[in-house]
Amino acid sequence: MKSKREHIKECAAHLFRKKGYKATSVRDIAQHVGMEAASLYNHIKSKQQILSELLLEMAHLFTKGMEEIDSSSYTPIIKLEKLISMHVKFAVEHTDSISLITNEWVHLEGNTYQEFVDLRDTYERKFEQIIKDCIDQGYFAPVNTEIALFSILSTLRWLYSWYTKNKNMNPVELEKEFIHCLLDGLKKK
Amino acid sequence: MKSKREHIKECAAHLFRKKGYKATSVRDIAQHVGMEAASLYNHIKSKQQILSELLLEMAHLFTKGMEEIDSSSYTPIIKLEKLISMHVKFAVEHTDSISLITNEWVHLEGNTYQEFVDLRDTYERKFEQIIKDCIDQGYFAPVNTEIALFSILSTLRWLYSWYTKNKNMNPVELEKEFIHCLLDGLKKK
DNA sequence: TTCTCATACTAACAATTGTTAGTTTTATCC
DNA sequence: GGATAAAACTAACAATTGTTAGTATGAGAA
Repeated sequence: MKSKREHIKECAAHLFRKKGYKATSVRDIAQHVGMEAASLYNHIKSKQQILSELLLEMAHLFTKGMEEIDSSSYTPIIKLEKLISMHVKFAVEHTDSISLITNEWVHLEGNTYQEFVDLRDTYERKFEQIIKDCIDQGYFAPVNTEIALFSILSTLRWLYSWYTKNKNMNPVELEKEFIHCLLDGLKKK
Repeated sequence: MKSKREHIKECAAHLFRKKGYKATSVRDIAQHVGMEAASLYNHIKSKQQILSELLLEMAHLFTKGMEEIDSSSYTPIIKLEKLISMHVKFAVEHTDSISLITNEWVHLEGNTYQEFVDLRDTYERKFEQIIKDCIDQGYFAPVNTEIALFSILSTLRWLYSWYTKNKNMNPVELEKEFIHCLLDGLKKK
């Protein structure tokens, strides 16, 4: 059974995504939950707390996933495929919260802001290292790793928005196409 | 000589980018311009007007660029390269305004919202057609064009953020690497 | 100088914001 | 049934929001 607190967070995530954190009022959230604004405060500490929990939960999901994949003994190219697969999975399962990662983290305050940024930086650095490994071990051409990383990540970060428009698409099929597009490239060999 | 109105719009663009439209107050903008909030209204009609002008100007720039490239007689693959080149150019020249295209268009109101969305949709459809042409004429493998489009566009849309961190990079070099990354793919042939 | 007009200012407005205090309702357990 | 506690409510708060009205300032034209 879903707790009321959970329900509030889900409603908030949905609104934060649609209108942005700042444009979403506490009364907006309350209305969608089905109660008065003041009543929310029996379940949460502040509006800011909702945002920070949503964001840090997602950040930790990604961090955990990265650690599992990175510490495995797969080849770097299989690791990349598993990372892409993870992003597709999260985009499908947590469409609302995941959108906040791209857009709304700027509205985090205090320690939470730093914590989030640190988690993200660590994640990106590990991702980049895997790309470097692909080059070193001869799987990839010697591209600029920063640009390759950036190109892959920005595509993956916007997956959720694209998936929203194309819910009919099978996630497994989606994943295959993405891996192909991002790694093999478009041109004929 | 830059008009004061221009200066206000530039300051606003910068703040909208950093904190978001909703989180940027008119008093914020005024302070950065160097006047009182009320004085802004001698130059602009409303805060919303600033946003809509910034966004529509960029949208029309892209539309115009697309029309020129699309109506040319280049091969579709050269057209793609020219489009990428245009995105790089705009990201370098209009780093602030261009960021609003990705994030802040949701805060447009009334007609302007529709107008913006229509311009963007038309742009995307033309972009997709060029990718289709690449496939039809045998330059590209028969990938899912929607996914290819999405992958290219989300990378290009986030170019500005990446460029901000890497201002030292030569735009021409940047462009080459991007074209290579996006079209040729990462894997060795 | 004097008139004019663009542009700056101060002061205030109504609306909305996140949040708190205090009170009533609802459900649970003895 | 009566006690207890969680969770809803009403009402209000101080702060901030975009914007307007009315006024002062200062440069250029007459």
